[in-house]
Parts: sequence; C-alpha cells; structure tokens
Amino acid sequence: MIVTEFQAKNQIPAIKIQNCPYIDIFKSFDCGQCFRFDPVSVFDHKYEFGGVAFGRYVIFAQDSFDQLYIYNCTAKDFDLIWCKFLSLEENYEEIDKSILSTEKDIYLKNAVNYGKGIRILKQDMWEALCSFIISQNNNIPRIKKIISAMCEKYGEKIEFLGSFHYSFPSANVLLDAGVDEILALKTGFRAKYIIDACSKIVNNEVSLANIYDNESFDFCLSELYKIKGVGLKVASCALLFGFNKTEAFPVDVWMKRVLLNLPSTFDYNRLGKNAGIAQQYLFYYERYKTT
DNA sequence: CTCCAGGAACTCC
DNA sequence: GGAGTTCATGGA
Repeated sequence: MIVTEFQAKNQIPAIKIQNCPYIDIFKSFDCGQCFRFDPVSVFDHKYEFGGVAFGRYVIFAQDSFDQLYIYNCTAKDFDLIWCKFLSLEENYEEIDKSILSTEKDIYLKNAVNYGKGIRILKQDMWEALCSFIISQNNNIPRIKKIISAMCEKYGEKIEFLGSFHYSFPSANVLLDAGVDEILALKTGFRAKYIIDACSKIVNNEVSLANIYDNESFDFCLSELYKIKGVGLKVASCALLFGFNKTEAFPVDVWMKRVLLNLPSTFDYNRLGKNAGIAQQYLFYYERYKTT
C-alpha cells in the first residue's frame, strides 16, 4: 500500500493509494451498510462516492480495483481516520478464503464472488445505532431521506467546494430537539425510539463506549436491548457496522429469502468473526443480483 | 386499492 | 412461548 499526497483542483488535499488491497468503493457504499454516501462526479474517476463521516466531508474514488483516491484528505487523515473507516487494515482476501473453506456451499460461493471488494465500514457507533433504529420496517431510499433531513436540520454545516454538507447530529442535540421535532422528520413511530435512545445514552444508562470495548456479544445485545425499538436485527446491524462486532449476523426480510437458498445445515456461528462479512455478501447478492 | 420496506412492541391464547 | 396485529410513511 503506497500512499502519495497531491493537490487536486481548488487546492483540495488528496491522496492516491497504489497497491491498494482488495477494495471496491462502489460495492462498499452501494451495499446498504451506510446511508450517508452518494455517487458524485466532482473529479474525473469512474466511481466517486462523497459523504460525511466523523464530521468530515470526503470523496472516495476509484478507476480500478488496485488503486484508490481520497479527496479532502491528507496522509495523516488517512492514518488517523479513513484507513480504519474503510477497514483497510483487515485482510479481506484471507477472510474470503476462510469463509469459503468453512461453509462449502455454491450459493454462498456465488455471493462471495459477487460481493468481492465490499468492506464492512467501521462507522461511528451512535450514527450506526440511530440509523438502524430509523431503518426498521422502512426501505433504503426513505431511510437515506430521513437521515439526510435529520443531519441537515440538526448537524453541523460543512462546506466543500461551495456546497454544504452536514455532520450526523449528537444524541444530545436530538434529545433537546424533542420527540415532536423528530416526528416532523417523517420518522413516524420510530420518533419515540430515537428519543429513548438519545435519553439513555445522554443519561449514561447505556454506554456505547462500554459496548464497543466489551468482547461478549451477549452483553452487547443485552445493553442495546435496553433501548426501546432495538431488537435483534437493529442491534445486530449497529454492532456490525458501528461497533466492529463482525460476528453479528443481521437477518432482515432479504436475509430470510437468502436462508431459504442455503442448506438447512448452514450455521453462521461456524463463521465466527467472519459471519457479518459473509452476511453482507449474501445480502448484497440477494438484493442486487436481479437489478 | 393493496402490498411492501435492512422490525419491534403489544396483545392475545 | 409462539402467532397475529399494530405502528407511520411513501413508493410501486
């Protein structure tokens, strides 16, 4: 992995990463794990995805599989934030091999091959939790719309090349806004769940940091279950995408269809820490293979 | 009109 | 402890 700094147009700091290991930006941001990045065409690449994470606006871009560009980013930012965010320190080539040697099933093999290059993004824990509370009984375009409106109204404004982007609002800010204002974002019955989550986090009845640091998956689940509107599926998504608990295996309506295509002997627990990564391949394959 | 969406709480038995 | 119902909203 060779990181080179350069200046893009309008003095935007950028880096180019050569010999970049096994990442597909398009799939990683298209697979439904993250609701805050969208395709853009600011620079001259085949694929560009721009969005806000950890209070910063960035654009990830690729022309081919083995190199990666990051705009509005220095080499130091990469080391401190984006390398981890993109899970580039993990060896996904080995993970894929391990998945396929553990569960020898043709459907899973096809899914892994189809999703090759997806990386589980290490998102902010509060953003992941709040986003997946909003996700329940909802579809991805509308989830993105609600989160976008929430950020625009309550997040902090971030300027980039003359346009404005917004950070994900803190639990504190959303709690102060109150349930009626959260409801006004068209969150429906989820408004009271969001407020409950904010309240328990602000009052330290639920400590996200403790969940992040705890190795026991059952402990993490039971902590998140304290929040109204958080069940097994929402908790699993939050833990997988926001707390680096890659043994989580979220099952939604799409994954129920996937499980019908897998042999009855399939047991995700055998995949251990790779279960969540396999799940994302299966979800992506099921959801997008027809479209 | 009905059905569905990265579900969970609630209400019955 | 499982099965069925309800909860908001908008697109197909």
